[in-house]
Amino acid sequence: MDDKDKVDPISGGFSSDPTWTFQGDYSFFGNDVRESSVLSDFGWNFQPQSPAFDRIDSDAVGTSVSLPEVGGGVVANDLRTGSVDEAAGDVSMSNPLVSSSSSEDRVDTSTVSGDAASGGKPPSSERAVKVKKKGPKKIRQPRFAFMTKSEVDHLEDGYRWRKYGQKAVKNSPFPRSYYRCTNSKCTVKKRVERSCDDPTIVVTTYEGQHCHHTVGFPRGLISHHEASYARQLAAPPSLGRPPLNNNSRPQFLNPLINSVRSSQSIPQLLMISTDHDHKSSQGSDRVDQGLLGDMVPPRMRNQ
DNA sequence: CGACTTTGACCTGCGC
DNA sequence: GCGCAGGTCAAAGTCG
Repeated sequence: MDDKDKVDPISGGFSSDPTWTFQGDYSFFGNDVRESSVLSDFGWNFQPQSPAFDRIDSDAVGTSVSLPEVGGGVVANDLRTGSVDEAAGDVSMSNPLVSSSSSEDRVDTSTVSGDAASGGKPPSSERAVKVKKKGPKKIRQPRFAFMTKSEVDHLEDGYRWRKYGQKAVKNSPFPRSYYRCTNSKCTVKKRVERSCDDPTIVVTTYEGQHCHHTVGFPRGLISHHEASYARQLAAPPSLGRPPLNNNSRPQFLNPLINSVRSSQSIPQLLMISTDHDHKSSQGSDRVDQGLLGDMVPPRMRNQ
């Protein structure tokens, strides 16, 4: 596909902002580039026939992103596999409008004391006598990742984060940091690590969606970029997706948008990717890829 | 003193 | 069942 067809992922091609660079393939599935190009840019596609898709889309008003399939052979990610537990028969979304389970709910709350942020882990004094309960299978919230070229590990995104862990990553000289939103009612987490291939690239993975406003940015200030983006994330009705209403926007993009707004040294967005089926990604090279391997298909990384 | 970071220990899932 | 690696907890330390 020609480079001229590449579209700014935020503005849909209506901005000349040079700081946005999306690297990847582009395959459009709609005639109206303005309405569909972003979805295509990210390899997202719709599968209206999927019950899981219908459920997520209809329940999580204004929150769901398309469920990525191998559209145009670009990104083979799938939010469903990260958020749907077949055994439990539930769909996990953290939208405050939606009653849902979450990754924090993976432990049977009827048997565990402690706050939600503890993940149900008992106090250390109780660990030794902990009786292992067979709860429902772990449910992971929808995740998305983006790569930015930045000297700063932890990009300001308008939310406040508390670091709760750091781990060395196998085959990577750079540690992975774990952050949790400081809002006690918010279960959003993010992981940050540098690419071992290119240390200048920061890979940030968000899990869940904020149930509150940003700290630094009044909610009402929606730029034309976001408005444009929101329009683009609304699928053509012909594909079975209800359009986003005027007041909704893709919340999963807020951190990214805010990051760009607030960063003094503007990071360069390299790529966005949504969650995908881990089972399908556990190839032999997965171990070497860290968050990249977790979230970003190898094909796109080499763009 | 509260908020936040650091860091070792522990828990859990998965592959072999 | 075992070992490994990722993820999380929580006490201790740091900072404003």
